[in-house]
Amino acid sequence: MWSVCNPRNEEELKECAQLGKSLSRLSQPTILTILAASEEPLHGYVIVQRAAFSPMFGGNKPDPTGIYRTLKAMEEQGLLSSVWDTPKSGPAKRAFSLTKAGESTLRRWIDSLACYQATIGELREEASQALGIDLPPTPLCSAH
Amino acid sequence: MWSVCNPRNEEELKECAQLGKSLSRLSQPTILTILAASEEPLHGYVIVQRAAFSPMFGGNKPDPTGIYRTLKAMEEQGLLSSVWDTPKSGPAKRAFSLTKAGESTLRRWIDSLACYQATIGELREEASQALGIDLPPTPLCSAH
DNA sequence: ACAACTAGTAGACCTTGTCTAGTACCAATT
DNA sequence: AATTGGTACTAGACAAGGTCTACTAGTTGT
Repeated sequence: MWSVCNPRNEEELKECAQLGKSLSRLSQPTILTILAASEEPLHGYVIVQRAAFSPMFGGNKPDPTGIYRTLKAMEEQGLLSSVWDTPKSGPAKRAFSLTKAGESTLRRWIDSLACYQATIGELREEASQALGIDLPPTPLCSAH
Repeated sequence: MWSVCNPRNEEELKECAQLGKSLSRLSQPTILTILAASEEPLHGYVIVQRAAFSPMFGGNKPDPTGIYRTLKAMEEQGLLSSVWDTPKSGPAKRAFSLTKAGESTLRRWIDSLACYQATIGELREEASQALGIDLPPTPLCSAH
């Protein structure tokens, strides 16, 4: 589960859950960002580990199954390319790297994320207005 | 389809789609906001119509099936209550209104949305950094 | 020998949103 | 009188994305 709020206790988690859990569909840009930030190709396993420390996951390791599935889909879409790394010792592993298409997709994601931010901001404003609340200027978000 | 980007032409839509389409899981707060903003109970049909003009949908009417399903689920969770309105003439319709629980859930959503915003902002920053791009200060979002 | 870590796969499941389609009733047009 | 279009809601199937359990298989450290 995406723990955007980075809840510290069960109670908080439950609250978050009731709110609709959290964002989805952002593992793609997360993966693209991780790969873009890396000098060399990365194994799926490493991507999972680094993803845990991306803004999307508050230190919680995401489910590997989902990430591997996403990686596969992204490769099929041409955003990533991979090579099998079969060392003499150790298990076979796949090393992923960004393609040109992946890089330009990430570039577009940056604008898209700005849109998402704006949209969420507007929704937040409307919600506050509807409740007759002054928009809390300081987001009460412990994690950030 | 959530059209956060409010794309004006097929081309733009396609680009958006490649980016992962758009946010999900935000129909709950959208519905809560619409009901909170209304003086009187609203019919599902009207909620669908108003949702079209919420930030989440760029004027595009959302799929009614999904909204009705969400309304039902929210009622089961105690966030909404509804009464059947069976006028002498015209079809039976269900009128929804916020419960206390729904109101306080919306109140918590406001903080949660702030978290989402912050998270997306951080992801956007990291993506820009990874690509060695200066963060475009003006989000290129036509709709906003 | 055992546990823990690295690396990946398989299959079922749930939620959320989409698509097609249908019912039923009303008002206004043709 | 028949058709169109709007109101109001329902049903069923589907797909994408994320979750959960569980498994293989090699490596490293105790």
